Amino acid sequence: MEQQTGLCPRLSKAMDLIGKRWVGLILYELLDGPKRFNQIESALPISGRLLSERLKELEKEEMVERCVYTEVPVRVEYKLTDKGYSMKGAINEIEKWSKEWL
Amino acid sequence: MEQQTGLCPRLSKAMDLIGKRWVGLILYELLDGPKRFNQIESALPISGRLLSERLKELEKEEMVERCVYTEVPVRVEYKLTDKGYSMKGAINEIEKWSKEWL
DNA sequence: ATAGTAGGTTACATAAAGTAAGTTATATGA
DNA sequence: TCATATAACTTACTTTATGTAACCTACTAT
Repeated sequence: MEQQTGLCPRLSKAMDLIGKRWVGLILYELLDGPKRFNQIESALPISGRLLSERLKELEKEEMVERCVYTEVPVRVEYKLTDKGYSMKGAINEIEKWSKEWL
Repeated sequence: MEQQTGLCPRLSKAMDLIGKRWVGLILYELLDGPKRFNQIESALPISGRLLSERLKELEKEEMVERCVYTEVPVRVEYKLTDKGYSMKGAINEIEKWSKEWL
Protein backbone atom coordinates (compact mmCIF):
# COMPACT_ATOMS: atom_id res chain seq x y z
CA MET A 1 0.00 0.00 0.00
CA GLU A 2 1.08 3.58 0.76
CA GLN A 3 0.55 5.37 -2.49
CA GLN A 4 0.09 9.13 -2.35
CA THR A 5 -3.52 9.85 -3.16
CA GLY A 6 -5.33 13.07 -2.42
CA LEU A 7 -7.67 11.11 -0.20
CA CYS A 8 -8.73 12.73 3.08
CA PRO A 9 -7.12 10.71 5.86
CA ARG A 10 -10.03 11.24 8.23
CA LEU A 11 -12.59 9.97 5.75
CA SER A 12 -10.25 7.13 4.95
CA LYS A 13 -10.01 6.17 8.59
CA ALA A 14 -13.75 6.43 9.13
CA MET A 15 -14.31 4.11 6.18
CA ASP A 16 -11.74 1.70 7.57
CA LEU A 17 -13.66 1.65 10.84
CA ILE A 18 -17.13 0.97 9.52
CA GLY A 19 -15.71 -0.95 6.57
CA LYS A 20 -14.69 -3.69 8.94
CA ARG A 21 -16.85 -6.72 9.36
CA TRP A 22 -19.43 -6.57 12.21
CA VAL A 23 -18.59 -3.03 13.34
CA GLY A 24 -21.77 -1.50 11.92
CA LEU A 25 -23.97 -4.14 13.48
CA ILE A 26 -22.22 -3.96 16.85
CA LEU A 27 -22.73 -0.21 16.95
CA TYR A 28 -26.34 -0.73 15.88
CA GLU A 29 -26.94 -3.05 18.81
CA LEU A 30 -25.36 -0.63 21.25
CA LEU A 31 -27.39 2.34 20.01
CA ASP A 32 -30.21 0.57 21.79
CA GLY A 33 -28.44 0.96 25.14
CA PRO A 34 -25.56 -0.75 26.95
CA LYS A 35 -25.38 -4.49 26.45
CA ARG A 36 -23.52 -7.45 27.86
CA PHE A 37 -21.07 -9.56 25.92
CA ASN A 38 -23.42 -12.51 25.67
CA GLN A 39 -26.32 -10.30 24.66
CA ILE A 40 -24.45 -8.94 21.67
CA GLU A 41 -23.13 -12.39 20.84
CA SER A 42 -26.65 -13.82 20.68
CA ALA A 43 -28.09 -10.83 18.82
CA LEU A 44 -25.62 -11.22 15.97
CA PRO A 45 -24.22 -14.21 14.06
CA ILE A 46 -20.72 -13.38 15.25
CA SER A 47 -18.39 -15.65 17.18
CA GLY A 48 -17.04 -14.82 20.60
CA ARG A 49 -13.54 -14.62 19.25
CA LEU A 50 -14.31 -11.86 16.82
CA LEU A 51 -16.73 -10.03 19.08
CA SER A 52 -14.02 -9.83 21.69
CA GLU A 53 -11.54 -8.57 19.09
CA ARG A 54 -13.94 -5.94 17.70
CA LEU A 55 -14.95 -4.65 21.12
CA LYS A 56 -11.28 -4.20 22.00
CA GLU A 57 -10.71 -2.26 18.78
CA LEU A 58 -13.75 -0.08 19.42
CA GLU A 59 -12.54 0.54 22.95
CA LYS A 60 -9.15 1.61 21.64
CA GLU A 61 -10.91 4.02 19.27
CA GLU A 62 -12.88 5.30 22.24
CA MET A 63 -16.19 4.53 20.62
CA VAL A 64 -17.16 1.95 23.21
CA GLU A 65 -16.60 1.80 26.94
CA ARG A 66 -16.25 -1.43 28.89
CA CYS A 67 -17.92 -1.35 32.30
CA VAL A 68 -17.26 -4.16 34.77
CA TYR A 69 -19.69 -4.76 37.64
CA THR A 70 -18.20 -7.08 40.22
CA GLU A 71 -21.29 -9.08 40.92
CA VAL A 72 -21.45 -12.85 41.02
CA PRO A 73 -21.08 -13.90 38.32
CA VAL A 74 -19.33 -10.82 37.02
CA ARG A 75 -21.34 -8.57 34.73
CA VAL A 76 -19.60 -6.69 31.92
CA GLU A 77 -21.44 -4.09 29.91
CA TYR A 78 -20.39 -2.32 26.77
CA LYS A 79 -21.75 1.14 26.13
CA LEU A 80 -21.22 3.76 23.46
CA THR A 81 -19.19 6.83 24.24
CA ASP A 82 -20.26 10.17 22.75
CA LYS A 83 -17.97 9.45 19.82
CA GLY A 84 -19.61 6.09 19.29
CA TYR A 85 -23.11 7.40 19.78
CA SER A 86 -22.55 10.08 17.19
CA MET A 87 -22.35 7.37 14.51
CA LYS A 88 -26.10 7.13 14.95
CA GLY A 89 -26.76 9.42 11.97
CA ALA A 90 -24.73 7.24 9.63
CA ILE A 91 -26.17 3.98 10.95
CA ASN A 92 -29.70 5.31 10.59
CA GLU A 93 -29.02 6.33 6.99
CA ILE A 94 -27.76 2.85 6.19
CA GLU A 95 -30.84 1.35 7.81
CA LYS A 96 -33.10 3.69 5.85
CA TRP A 97 -31.33 2.79 2.62
CA SER A 98 -31.68 -0.92 3.33
CA LYS A 99 -35.43 -0.58 3.81
CA GLU A 100 -35.77 1.31 0.57
CA TRP A 101 -33.48 -0.72 -1.68
CA LEU A 102 -33.03 -4.26 -0.39
CA MET B 1 -22.38 -18.96 11.13
CA GLU B 2 -26.16 -19.34 10.64
CA GLN B 3 -27.54 -18.84 14.07
CA GLN B 4 -31.11 -17.64 14.40
CA THR B 5 -31.00 -14.06 15.57
CA GLY B 6 -33.83 -11.57 15.33
CA LEU B 7 -31.63 -9.43 13.12
CA CYS B 8 -33.27 -7.69 10.14
CA PRO B 9 -31.89 -9.37 7.01
CA ARG B 10 -32.00 -6.16 5.00
CA LEU B 11 -29.99 -4.22 7.55
CA SER B 12 -27.66 -7.17 7.81
CA LYS B 13 -27.10 -7.20 4.07
CA ALA B 14 -26.60 -3.44 3.90
CA MET B 15 -23.96 -3.70 6.62
CA ASP B 16 -22.28 -6.55 4.75
CA LEU B 17 -22.12 -4.33 1.67
CA ILE B 18 -20.59 -1.24 3.22
CA GLY B 19 -18.79 -3.31 5.80
CA LYS B 20 -16.55 -4.65 3.09
CA ARG B 21 -13.18 -3.12 2.52
CA TRP B 22 -13.01 -0.28 -0.07
CA VAL B 23 -16.72 -0.23 -0.87
CA GLY B 24 -17.42 3.02 0.97
CA LEU B 25 -14.50 4.78 -0.66
CA ILE B 26 -15.34 3.49 -4.14
CA LEU B 27 -18.90 4.80 -3.78
CA TYR B 28 -17.51 8.07 -2.46
CA GLU B 29 -15.36 8.49 -5.56
CA LEU B 30 -18.28 7.73 -7.85
CA LEU B 31 -20.62 10.20 -6.12
CA ASP B 32 -18.42 12.75 -7.81
CA GLY B 33 -19.50 11.48 -11.24
CA PRO B 34 -18.59 8.53 -13.50
CA LYS B 35 -14.95 7.51 -13.41
CA ARG B 36 -12.62 5.21 -15.27
CA PHE B 37 -10.90 2.20 -13.78
CA ASN B 38 -7.50 3.85 -13.62
CA GLN B 39 -8.95 7.01 -12.16
CA ILE B 40 -10.43 5.16 -9.23
CA GLU B 41 -7.28 3.08 -8.88
CA SER B 42 -5.12 6.17 -8.55
CA ALA B 43 -7.57 7.99 -6.29
CA LEU B 44 -7.47 5.20 -3.72
CA PRO B 45 -4.71 3.01 -2.27
CA ILE B 46 -6.37 -0.09 -3.67
CA SER B 47 -4.84 -2.64 -6.03
CA GLY B 48 -6.22 -3.39 -9.48
CA ARG B 49 -7.09 -6.89 -8.44
CA LEU B 50 -9.38 -5.84 -5.64
CA LEU B 51 -10.82 -2.86 -7.48
CA SER B 52 -11.84 -5.17 -10.29
CA GLU B 53 -13.39 -7.60 -7.82
CA ARG B 54 -15.29 -4.88 -5.94
CA LEU B 55 -16.62 -3.26 -9.09
CA LYS B 56 -17.96 -6.61 -10.23
CA GLU B 57 -19.67 -7.13 -6.89
CA LEU B 58 -21.18 -3.65 -7.01
CA GLU B 59 -22.37 -4.31 -10.55
CA LYS B 60 -24.02 -7.53 -9.43
CA GLU B 61 -25.77 -5.57 -6.68
CA GLU B 62 -26.84 -3.06 -9.31
CA MET B 63 -25.24 -0.19 -7.48
CA VAL B 64 -22.75 0.52 -10.25
CA GLU B 65 -23.04 0.35 -14.01
CA ARG B 66 -20.13 -0.47 -16.30
CA CYS B 67 -20.11 1.53 -19.55
CA VAL B 68 -17.71 0.55 -22.32
CA TYR B 69 -16.79 3.09 -25.00
CA THR B 70 -15.05 1.40 -27.91
CA GLU B 71 -12.44 4.01 -28.52
CA VAL B 72 -8.76 3.36 -28.95
CA PRO B 73 -7.63 2.47 -26.43
CA VAL B 74 -10.92 1.35 -25.00
CA ARG B 75 -12.51 3.54 -22.35
CA VAL B 76 -14.50 1.97 -19.54
CA GLU B 77 -16.47 4.11 -17.14
CA TYR B 78 -18.18 3.16 -13.93
CA LYS B 79 -21.21 5.13 -12.81
CA LEU B 80 -23.64 4.86 -9.93
CA THR B 81 -27.13 3.60 -10.56
CA ASP B 82 -30.02 5.16 -8.61
CA LYS B 83 -29.56 2.47 -6.00
CA GLY B 84 -25.89 3.30 -5.71
CA TYR B 85 -26.45 7.03 -5.71
CA SER B 86 -28.95 6.75 -2.91
CA MET B 87 -26.13 5.71 -0.58
CA LYS B 88 -25.12 9.36 -0.68
CA GLY B 89 -26.94 10.13 2.56
CA ALA B 90 -25.05 7.45 4.46
CA ILE B 91 -21.68 8.32 2.93
CA ASN B 92 -22.19 11.99 3.73
CA GLU B 93 -23.00 11.14 7.34
CA ILE B 94 -19.82 9.12 7.64
CA GLU B 95 -17.83 11.98 6.16
CA LYS B 96 -19.46 14.45 8.54
CA TRP B 97 -18.67 12.18 11.49
CA SER B 98 -15.05 11.83 10.40
CA LYS B 99 -14.60 15.60 10.32
CA GLU B 100 -16.09 15.97 13.76
CA TRP B 101 -14.44 13.07 15.57
CA LEU B 102 -11.18 12.05 13.86
C1' DA C 1 -18.42 -34.26 42.68
C1' DT C 2 -20.82 -32.55 38.62
C1' DA C 3 -22.80 -29.31 35.95
C1' DG C 4 -23.96 -24.50 34.82
C1' DT C 5 -22.95 -19.51 33.86
C1' DA C 6 -20.43 -15.25 32.27
C1' DG C 7 -16.87 -13.69 29.75
C1' DG C 8 -13.67 -14.62 27.57
C1' DT C 9 -8.82 -17.14 25.12
C1' DT C 10 -6.27 -20.61 22.25
C1' DA C 11 -5.32 -23.46 18.39
C1' DC C 12 -6.20 -24.52 13.98
C1' DA C 13 -8.47 -24.34 9.06
C1' DT C 14 -10.38 -21.59 5.48
C1' DA C 15 -11.31 -17.31 3.07
C1' DA C 16 -10.15 -12.68 1.80
C1' DA C 17 -6.79 -9.17 0.80
C1' DG C 18 -2.16 -7.54 -0.73
C1' DT C 19 1.77 -7.74 -4.20
C1' DA C 20 3.82 -8.24 -8.43
C1' DA C 21 4.13 -9.88 -12.85
C1' DG C 22 1.71 -11.10 -17.10
C1' DT C 23 -2.08 -10.43 -20.87
C1' DT C 24 -4.57 -8.27 -24.96
C1' DA C 25 -5.21 -4.97 -28.25
C1' DT C 26 -3.75 -0.96 -30.45
C1' DA C 27 -0.56 3.13 -31.28
C1' DT C 28 3.47 5.72 -31.46
C1' DG C 29 8.47 6.71 -31.75
C1' DA C 30 13.33 5.49 -33.10
C1' DT D 1 10.79 -3.36 -37.54
C1' DC D 2 11.36 -3.47 -32.86
C1' DA D 3 10.78 -1.54 -28.53
C1' DT D 4 7.83 1.12 -25.61
C1' DA D 5 3.38 2.88 -23.96
C1' DT D 6 -1.58 2.76 -22.40
C1' DA D 7 -6.05 0.97 -20.54
C1' DA D 8 -8.16 -2.46 -18.28
C1' DC D 9 -7.73 -6.33 -16.43
C1' DT D 10 -6.09 -11.42 -14.89
C1' DT D 11 -3.05 -14.90 -12.72
C1' DA D 12 -0.02 -16.76 -9.35
C1' DC D 13 1.58 -16.40 -4.96
C1' DT D 14 2.05 -14.57 0.04
C1' DT D 15 0.11 -12.63 4.09
C1' DT D 16 -3.69 -11.35 6.99
C1' DA D 17 -8.41 -11.82 8.57
C1' DT D 18 -12.23 -14.58 9.70
C1' DG D 19 -14.68 -18.80 11.21
C1' DT D 20 -15.03 -22.98 14.27
C1' DA D 21 -14.57 -25.45 18.17
C1' DA D 22 -12.48 -26.62 22.29
C1' DC D 23 -10.71 -24.84 26.50
C1' DC D 24 -10.12 -21.67 30.81
C1' DT D 25 -11.34 -19.18 35.32
C1' DA D 26 -14.14 -18.06 39.08
C1' DC D 27 -18.07 -18.79 41.30
C1' DT D 28 -22.85 -21.10 42.41
C1' DA D 29 -26.25 -24.58 42.67
C1' DT D 30 -27.55 -29.52 42.95
